[in-house]
Amino acid sequence: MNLEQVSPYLWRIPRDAGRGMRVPALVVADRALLDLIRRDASLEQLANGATLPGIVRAALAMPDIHQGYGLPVGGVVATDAEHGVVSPGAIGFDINCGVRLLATPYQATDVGPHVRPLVDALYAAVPTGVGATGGIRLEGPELSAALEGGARWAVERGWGDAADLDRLESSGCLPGADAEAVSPRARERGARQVGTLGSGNHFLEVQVVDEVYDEARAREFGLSVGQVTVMIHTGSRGLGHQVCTDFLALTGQALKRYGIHVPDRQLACAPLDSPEARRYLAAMRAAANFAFANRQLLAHWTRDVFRRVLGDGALRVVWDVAHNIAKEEEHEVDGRRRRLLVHRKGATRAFPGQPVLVPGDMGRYSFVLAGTEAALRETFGSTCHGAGRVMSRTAAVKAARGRRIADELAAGGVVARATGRDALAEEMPEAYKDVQHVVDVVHRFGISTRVARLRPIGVIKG
DNA sequence: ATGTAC
Repeated sequence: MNLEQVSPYLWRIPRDAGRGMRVPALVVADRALLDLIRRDASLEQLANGATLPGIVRAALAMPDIHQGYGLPVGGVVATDAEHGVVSPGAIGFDINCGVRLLATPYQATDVGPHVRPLVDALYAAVPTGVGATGGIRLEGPELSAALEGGARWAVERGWGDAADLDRLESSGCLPGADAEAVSPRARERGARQVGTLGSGNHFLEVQVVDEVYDEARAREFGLSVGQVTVMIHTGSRGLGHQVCTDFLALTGQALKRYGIHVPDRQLACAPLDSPEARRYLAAMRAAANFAFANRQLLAHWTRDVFRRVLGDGALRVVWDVAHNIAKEEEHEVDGRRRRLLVHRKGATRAFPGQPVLVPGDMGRYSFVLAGTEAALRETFGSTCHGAGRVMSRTAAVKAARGRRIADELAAGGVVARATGRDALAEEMPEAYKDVQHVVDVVHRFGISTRVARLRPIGVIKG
């Protein structure tokens, strides 16, 4: 792939009309990360993203980019809200996979002796693993209410406080969701999965703030060194997966009808003024709300567990972000305000001052950042979402053979429990890039700034 | 990510 260096942290794939690119592609990275990025097909996938009709300015990649389905994970594609398209593959299977951070009133020294009981109680309270059910069963109209109400639906039924909603991206409810657009099959898959963690990179972690980079911002977010936090990483489970599957098929069939050519069927899309696009967006928003409700329930049960194990201290929501979503937003492009549909697939919204939550791996760190004006100029108000893998799941399992990852984590001060036989091996720290490196790049490039670093002490996985 | 093959 032909790459030009634009600045120390920005690289360009020039527009190539021969391969159908309508705009160039831009990659935020340093040389070392770029070497890792070039090992998979993510840059070809990014160039494919630049062919989407109505794409504005450039197809963008964050430094944690890696190969995905259609568009790479870590990709940001903005299309014109009137003349552009929506592409389910540019959002991902796990619609509104995202992260919520809770701040506790406890210090590491308060929690230290209680980490094992805390992790055991969290593991008992939160259903984990692929296919996990047993949160709450939602029938007919009640499931529809959750799909259209998101976190607000959960709060109205007593799972959390109204004040939580002020601390969630989009207040935990995307308008324009329509439960009728979600297929019966997707509903069936979701009916018993609200209030479950799932598997893969999803986790619930007890952490300690081990470094603060920006005192003023940390204080504003309610974070200080030594404080215990809880991070919840999960999404829309089988329901969102089925919504993506359904609409990949539908948009795939519609390509010919609308005269759209994409270089990869996995980038199937539909014009924003088409019935297919309207229906997908209504279903995507419903799946996103399901994920917001899911994180609200897990936060509520986390509070129950902390109350039982540690006492009455209140757990406050710091923030909740979506990592896989498309949002209609207004941005300035070439000096003109334009309404765009911003697809973020493994990327975090980073509007000025907004908290950004970046999970790393379970042995090292996660980060809290703040969004910036530079992000609005450079990346449609977006930044990275995580570390990104360096090892495939199978490679990680192979590398972990004969080792006891739980013991290794314990030796590093992390109590871990997981459901799947290979869950800890697949997710072991060395299977991931160093999130600190990724965060350094977005900080130096300026699209978000470091606020605090969080070190895990307890983790539950699927 | 995912009832890891409807």
